[in-house]
Amino acid sequence: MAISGQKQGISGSDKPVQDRLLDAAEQLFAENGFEGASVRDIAATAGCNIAAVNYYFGSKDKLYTEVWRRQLVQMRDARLQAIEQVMSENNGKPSLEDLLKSFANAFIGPFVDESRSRWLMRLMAREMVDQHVHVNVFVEEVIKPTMSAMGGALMKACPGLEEPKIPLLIFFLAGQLVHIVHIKAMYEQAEMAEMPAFDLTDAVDNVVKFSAAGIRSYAKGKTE
Amino acid sequence: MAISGQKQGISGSDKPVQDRLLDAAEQLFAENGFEGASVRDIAATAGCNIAAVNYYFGSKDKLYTEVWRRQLVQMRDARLQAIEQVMSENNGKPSLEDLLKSFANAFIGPFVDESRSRWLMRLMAREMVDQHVHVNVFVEEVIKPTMSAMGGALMKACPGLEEPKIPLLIFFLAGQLVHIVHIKAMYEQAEMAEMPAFDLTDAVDNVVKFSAAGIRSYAKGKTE
DNA sequence: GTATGTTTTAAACTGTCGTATGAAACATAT
DNA sequence: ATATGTTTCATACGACAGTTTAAAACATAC
Repeated sequence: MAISGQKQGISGSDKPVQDRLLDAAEQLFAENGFEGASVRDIAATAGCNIAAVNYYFGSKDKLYTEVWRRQLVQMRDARLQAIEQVMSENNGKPSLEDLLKSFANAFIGPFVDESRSRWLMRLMAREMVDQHVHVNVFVEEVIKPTMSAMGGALMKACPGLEEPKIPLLIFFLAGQLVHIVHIKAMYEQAEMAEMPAFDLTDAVDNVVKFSAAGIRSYAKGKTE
Repeated sequence: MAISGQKQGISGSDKPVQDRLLDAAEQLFAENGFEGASVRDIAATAGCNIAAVNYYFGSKDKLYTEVWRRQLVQMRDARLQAIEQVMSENNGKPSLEDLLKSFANAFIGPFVDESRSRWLMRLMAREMVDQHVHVNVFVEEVIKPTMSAMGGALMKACPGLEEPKIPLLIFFLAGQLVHIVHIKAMYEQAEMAEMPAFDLTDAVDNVVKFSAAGIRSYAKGKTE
């Protein structure tokens, strides 16, 4: 028997077929959606036969789910690590701005670098709507852990916060971040004569400033 | 020749075929996405023959575009009217909270009532990603007018605002509103044992409070 | 009535989709 | 070499998509 060949070379071209399929699928699902990305295209992009998808993953649906599982744990870990780091760097009590900035950058990170995760946003937005993966996976794997960690950090960074409001406040923050990524994508696709170029870094800074003020308005002892 | 029959009765069942097709398409596109809604289903729901879609609209794509045109003008008008009304009701200088609340309700309005526009959010979210309609239509027909009107109103309601930041501030507001609609949809689909029910009205109130504080932090003369 | 233009219909056409199959190619162990 | 298990391959299958077509049904004008 051949448990797993693993000849795994240096470049990305001779990775195992499963990985090549996952990479290709991630890109094509994001570019064209679930229905829009055909198994034939995916296999061609991965440089293997059509049947490989069913051979290794059983079906197109299962492949899609697997693509998502990779993304989810990656997103969650990036966020959790960012929170953990800014907390430890500031002896457990960072400024509200530092915490927000760190979280925002971790949140947006996957969407900015051109190399491989440029598709992720579209993949996410599609999934938000198409719901091939059950929502509970998303909630359990990403939202809950993020909420928990960020909520705790917020309490430290901004004492006196009305605790029951915290989830909502994080939703507001996340909503702004998701939106500016959308807006940026829109700017890039539209032929904008008048509207100025959209600077993501600057936008993130302003989200931080904006949200810090918003969050502080929910703190009882408003003196910092 | 028969320019247009227009036998148009009372109920919704004997409307012209074009309208029936648009109604059916709006619902099915929203429910199942562009690829997910077949011309056969649309025609069946509209109660007419398959060929009617191509006969009246030329193609499935053109029908989809037409569905969107209806939605866009409706959304834009609702927002513009809400701004206009709150301005005139307060002699051209409403409180920041009143302005935000009015805008937020107009923004979210289409998503709350169960009757016919429950699908709109999904339709929107899909389009944000699928981009069948050219972005420019969206920008020109909705974003620009809304930005212009809301920006002017904000200047009145919150004197001393840093003018170049205003578009960004409106984006932040819109981002929060879009997000809480998404979250609510998620809550409804997930089997949430722990998380509490999501109250949209309450969430909107908090968006207003949160954003008012955020916006005021961008005003130079911070005294109201 | 006939003639003319419009709308509706059922059926067919063309293409692509996800999946299944069985043989070939390959690797490993005896 | 032979045998065994794994992976790749070309190809076929049935289903369903959007669109087209040509005839039927209908309305209106002369």
